[in-house]
Amino acid sequence: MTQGKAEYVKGTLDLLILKIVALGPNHGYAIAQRLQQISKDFFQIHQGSLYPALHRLEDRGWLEAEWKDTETGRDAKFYTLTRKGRKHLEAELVNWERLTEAVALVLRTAE
Amino acid sequence: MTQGKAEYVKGTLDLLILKIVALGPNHGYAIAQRLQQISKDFFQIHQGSLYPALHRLEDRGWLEAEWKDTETGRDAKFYTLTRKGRKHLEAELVNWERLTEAVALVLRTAE
DNA sequence: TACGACACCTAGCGTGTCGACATATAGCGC
DNA sequence: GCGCTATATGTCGACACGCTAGGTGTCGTA
Repeated sequence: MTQGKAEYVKGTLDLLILKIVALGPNHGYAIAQRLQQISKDFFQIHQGSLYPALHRLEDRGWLEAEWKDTETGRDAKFYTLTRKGRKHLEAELVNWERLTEAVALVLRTAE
Repeated sequence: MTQGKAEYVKGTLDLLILKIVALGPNHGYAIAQRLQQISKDFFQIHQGSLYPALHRLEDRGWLEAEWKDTETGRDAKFYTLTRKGRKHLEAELVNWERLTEAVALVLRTAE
């Protein structure tokens, strides 16, 4: 049944991560926190989804990683959006908009 | 890369099918056509997605199937929304709304 | 010293979508 | 009658994604 819990991401995870990183370089753990916070707890990204997604995005050349220290003095892998990643984000934004419009068209249909 | 072509349904297929059937009993082939037409060609449901989806929805008790003749005199399996299916559709509508709102929250974030 | 929060990671599983293929009938032009 | 297109249903294998469940290690605090 796709889940078993409550939160689904339905293929929007890449888009969301790219958007968060576009706000400024950040590390995985913090990205998940921001996502949860901004979405008012709707998105609760599990680590088993988060890290594979980040590696995926890096493999595709949309993110770049660099080890740095956090404010709290721990090692963390900071991700930055590449030029390619920014272009892809823009394309994904358009795609998402088109998708939601198309769905809205169907859902608004009465008869 | 999620696709390779152009159209993705991102887990909205069940919702869309249920909605179309809610407009009136219909058979698979026609459901796909209506979906394509209403969405102005955005959704082009492949047969390899359509029929498994219909069987899934039937298995879960959200749709009921019955063989009938179409207007053009061919045999076709007409699907009807069950009471359970209608409840599920309503729940899915709320879920979709919540999801899009949450995504919108993230995407609107500037800073 | 024990615990929770921080921060990273992987393996295995379920499931949904797609592409390709298979089947069959109705209606049309030739 | 023959071939073609549209209608109509279906299966199968590959693949990508997200989830569960496990693992490592550090820091701060009670």
